Amino acid sequence: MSVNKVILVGNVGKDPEVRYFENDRAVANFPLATTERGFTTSSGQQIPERTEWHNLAVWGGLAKVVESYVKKGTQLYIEGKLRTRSWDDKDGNKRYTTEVIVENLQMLGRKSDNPSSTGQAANTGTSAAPQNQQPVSSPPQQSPTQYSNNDSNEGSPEEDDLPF
Amino acid sequence: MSVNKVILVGNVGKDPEVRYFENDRAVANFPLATTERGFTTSSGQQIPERTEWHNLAVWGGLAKVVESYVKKGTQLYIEGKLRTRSWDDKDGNKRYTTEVIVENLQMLGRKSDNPSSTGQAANTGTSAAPQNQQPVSSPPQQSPTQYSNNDSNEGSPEEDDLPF
Amino acid sequence: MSVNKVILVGNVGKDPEVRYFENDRAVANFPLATTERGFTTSSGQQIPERTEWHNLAVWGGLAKVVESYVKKGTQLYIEGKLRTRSWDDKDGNKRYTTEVIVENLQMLGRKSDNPSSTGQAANTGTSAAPQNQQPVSSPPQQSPTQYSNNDSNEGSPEEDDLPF
Amino acid sequence: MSVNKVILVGNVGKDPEVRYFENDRAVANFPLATTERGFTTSSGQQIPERTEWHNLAVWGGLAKVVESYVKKGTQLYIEGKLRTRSWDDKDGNKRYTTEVIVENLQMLGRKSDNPSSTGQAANTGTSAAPQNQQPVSSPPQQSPTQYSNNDSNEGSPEEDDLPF
DNA sequence: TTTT
DNA sequence: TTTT
Repeated sequence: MSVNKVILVGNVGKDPEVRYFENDRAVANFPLATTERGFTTSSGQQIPERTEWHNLAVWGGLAKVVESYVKKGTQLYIEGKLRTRSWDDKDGNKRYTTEVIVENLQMLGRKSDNPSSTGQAANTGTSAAPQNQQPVSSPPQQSPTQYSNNDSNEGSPEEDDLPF
Repeated sequence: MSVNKVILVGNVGKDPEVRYFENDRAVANFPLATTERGFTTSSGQQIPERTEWHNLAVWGGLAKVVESYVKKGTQLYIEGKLRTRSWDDKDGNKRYTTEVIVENLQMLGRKSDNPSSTGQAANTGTSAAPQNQQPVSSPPQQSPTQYSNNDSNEGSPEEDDLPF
Repeated sequence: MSVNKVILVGNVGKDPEVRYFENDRAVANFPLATTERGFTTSSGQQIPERTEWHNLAVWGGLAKVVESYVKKGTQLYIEGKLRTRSWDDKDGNKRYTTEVIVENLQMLGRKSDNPSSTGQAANTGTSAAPQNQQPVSSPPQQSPTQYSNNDSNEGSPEEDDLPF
Repeated sequence: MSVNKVILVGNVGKDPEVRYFENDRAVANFPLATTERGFTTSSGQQIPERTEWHNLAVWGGLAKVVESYVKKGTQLYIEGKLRTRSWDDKDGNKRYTTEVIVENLQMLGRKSDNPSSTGQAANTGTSAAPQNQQPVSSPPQQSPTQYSNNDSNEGSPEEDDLPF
């Protein structure tokens, strides 16, 4: 009945904060920046570049990957869903925060950018690609840059356990 | 350098509010609900269904389409980007609101669901479909269910003109 | 290191064919049509509407959902990945077929469009929606319109068991 | 009425071939590899890593960007749509080829990976990010790594002019 | 082969 | 505030 999907490619704004809860459950929180290029409208107006900051929350096993490999400046591809939480501020006002609950995460860039990597060169394959057809290839190995949360119980429910 | 993309399928929570500005520029604002099904975790915990509400903002020509065809209850597919705006509340606190700036919108459901439609019958093409291959077809016309904002100056810049 | 994602909203071209294998493993295959509207280029050229046909393959539990609820004409949202298979034709030429392996599927449209539905009424929640903010809602039950394959062993491996 | 969307992150398999047509219209064609990690099923079966090759076609201004900046090994994010073309082979059989018509393309990786770049460091921002809120930032510079085709007459129509 |  |  519904789809709630976010796809971001951007740079991590600061080192993730990772917190652990009962049952070894973890969350990593960090900001991710996406930047839209500036441009000139048809009417000649100059629109400057604009950076958007997204609050990411990464649960479970993925949080540990984040703890080990993601830091300020890292370029990431993430897939997730939107979640808005509410809380009461010191003045008794209802406040809202929108986060992206990350469900899939990829570290981008060449091997040499990922300290975690073995430094091996980027895969390009060597299979012949006859006349614009799709060869079915079989390649080498890969370093730890792809991760996914499919527990389906990530992110939401236990959030109520959290000291937000 | 960046990707900031949101894809939602959900139901409109109330009739859109459309506002017009100088130069016939328009915005439509309305809430869209997405609902995640409840489930039972592997440890037997019951997780209830959860509805997420998204604030949508639709600019330009798309806003007029929204004005004409979208209303409370309409099922929509939308594609857009995240935008967080800040403002100062009555207590002088900085407040943040996250919206989805809609760039592409599709009305879902059968014709009979869209009051706008003429209820006209359908179908075309008679090409054979041999062994799981993809024939290339060639068809007729279409009614108003697909719309896209590619002005590239939608949504952001003139936001500063707005009485938010 | 990689993302391979397809998102389609379209109509089912014919009733799915479902095949069962050992261990009660199932696949459903069917074509899905997406249609791009025709338009007129800036130079005045008329570009007609164009329909694209996609070969979908749905594995596992999702295949059974397809068997029960999806038929010719059904409007679907699907998420999946691209897969190109090769085979040798009668003339000894290598042939390629590209399919979309479905990982998530949603039936679109109102209840009345889904014969599977119980036609039951709806709605919940009474939370106020102050000034464009996102309330957090709390809900009931759901009918069979959302399904997902997260076995992670869907689609690919056992394909080798198949009589393609 | 329809959505036909592909999102890929992968590595370019060989240097793009760029062809020019009348009116300075260009296409770039090249293969992109995406790789799924291998895994072990719950029943203990070892599923090896698998690489999928996608045929990309990039039209118009984007093709020139590709010509200048994309080469074998480049890591790309692309967004596009599926297109299946048919042709008759030497034995008189109808053959089908599925391509991804690219509509948006991003070069990934650090500046230093993009020969086009000025070698400047990756942006991370320095704005404070109070209590998990979304600061509205104001950013630095950007190099030529984001490009989009929104002519809406890209890719399809003039394809008929082509010597495929 | 769908749907508009 | 939607929808199932």
